[in-house]
Amino acid sequence: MSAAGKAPLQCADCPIRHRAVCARCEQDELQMLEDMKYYRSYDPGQTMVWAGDQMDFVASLVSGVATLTQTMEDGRTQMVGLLLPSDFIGRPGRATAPFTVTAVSEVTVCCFRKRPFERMMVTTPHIAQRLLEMALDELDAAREWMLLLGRKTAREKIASLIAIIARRSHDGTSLPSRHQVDLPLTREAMADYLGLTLETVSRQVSALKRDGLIELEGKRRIVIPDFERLLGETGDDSDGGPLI
Amino acid sequence: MSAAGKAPLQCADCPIRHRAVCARCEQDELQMLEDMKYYRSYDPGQTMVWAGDQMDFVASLVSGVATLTQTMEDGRTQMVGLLLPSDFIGRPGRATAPFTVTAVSEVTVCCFRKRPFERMMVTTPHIAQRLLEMALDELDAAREWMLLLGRKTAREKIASLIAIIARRSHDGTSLPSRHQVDLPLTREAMADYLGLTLETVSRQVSALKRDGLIELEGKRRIVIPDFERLLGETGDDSDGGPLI
DNA sequence: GGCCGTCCTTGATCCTGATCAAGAACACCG
DNA sequence: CGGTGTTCTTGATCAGGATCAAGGACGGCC
Repeated sequence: MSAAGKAPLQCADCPIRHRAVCARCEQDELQMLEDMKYYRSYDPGQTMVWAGDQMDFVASLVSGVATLTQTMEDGRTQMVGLLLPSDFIGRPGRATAPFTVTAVSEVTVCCFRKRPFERMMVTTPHIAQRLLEMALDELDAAREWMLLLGRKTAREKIASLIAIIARRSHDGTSLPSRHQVDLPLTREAMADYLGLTLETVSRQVSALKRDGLIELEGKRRIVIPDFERLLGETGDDSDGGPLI
Repeated sequence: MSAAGKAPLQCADCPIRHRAVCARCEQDELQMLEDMKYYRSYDPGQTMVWAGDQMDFVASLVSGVATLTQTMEDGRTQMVGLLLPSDFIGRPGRATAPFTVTAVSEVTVCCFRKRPFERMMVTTPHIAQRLLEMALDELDAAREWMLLLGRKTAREKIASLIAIIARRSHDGTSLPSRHQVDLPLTREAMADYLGLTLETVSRQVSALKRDGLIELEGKRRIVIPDFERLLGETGDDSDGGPLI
């Protein structure tokens, strides 16, 4: 993690620019963030935060993939969010975590101690505005996902998930016509995200492969020969679906 | 929630206190809100905002019930939010509405012109903070709903919906042991909320009635003889579920 | 009152995805 | 290399909820 050039618009030595806090920060504000920050790492499968835990920090995901999940007493679980690098974790103004956060791969987060962060929010209004923007983005994504969970077929769900991961892993840039995607999720995690069982996920992935909509390289790497055609299977209108 | 002491903490002539904007406003700020506000009314079934519409206002629901819905080309629709009095509508900083808003009953909203409201947000930081809090509440509720949509059975979904409406219509106050709830939704709207068909909703409501968990007075009024027992059917742990 | 439209209920049947079960592919490791 | 554990695939069967269909309840209105 090398320090970036001069007067960087990012926390000094983070490899990514934290979307949440740095976009418009001045040098002295960046220094405040430096003073309250520290790094943590997690192994694949490790739970970073349990639902209900006291949280004395907020954080930004630097590298790796993590999930937000919710579990019923009898073990039924539903993933309610997928965290990729630059995503924000935690709630200023809330004492406890509402959902469980689990590392899917090797994960590094950049944490900010919560009290100082909250104090800084009061004096630095654009941070609250940026957090509001992010919360509204997440809210829109969650609501799009509600349509998927409530109304889409298994095939549409799988196609939507692959399309979303493809789009998110390219983060805004247009997709090459023949695109490779590294699925960060096991079949079981996909099932928990989509409200399906892992057997159904496996069957539908096989079906999409049989129909030539995707190709598999190993279990976790997917090649999308024709992205438009995959989008046609999602049930979404042409402009594409959510960006969870 | 009556006005605390002097200098009323609410917009001058609104019958409710807007959760979003007034909590900590001083007299001069309330005057600014007065200057940018106007009222609109809608009839039952009337669509207030279409997904994709340009929106030049934000608003607070004063009376009535409205829904936030999303529709696929083939007509499958999913409700993604239920708006009750004091709920906020619209997004500062966003040009267009992401979802369709429809009045379920007679609805009155108090609108604030968006540009002045956004300008006010810059100079009045606690407004952005309050909006952030509300967005986080909605986000939590949406994610709880994802668990319902993805993992609960039809019976659990119905029980959860009734429990939520019961809790929300009493807005925080504890429930009397034998509680009446006015269902503001048709069977079809309930189905769209729960990711079911209206026939399944009807069957499950009948089943809950048959099992003595609810009683019906007419089609739309429900009596809950034992709220705890109803909660036992929701699949949630004892502390109760979301508050959408 | 009688008619009509909307909303709701109930029944019969079908189908998608869940469940139960077995084995294959693969990585890791001694 | 073979053994072991995890992840994935595929098959057989089941069941919950969707779909198709008919009719009932209720309110509004002439």
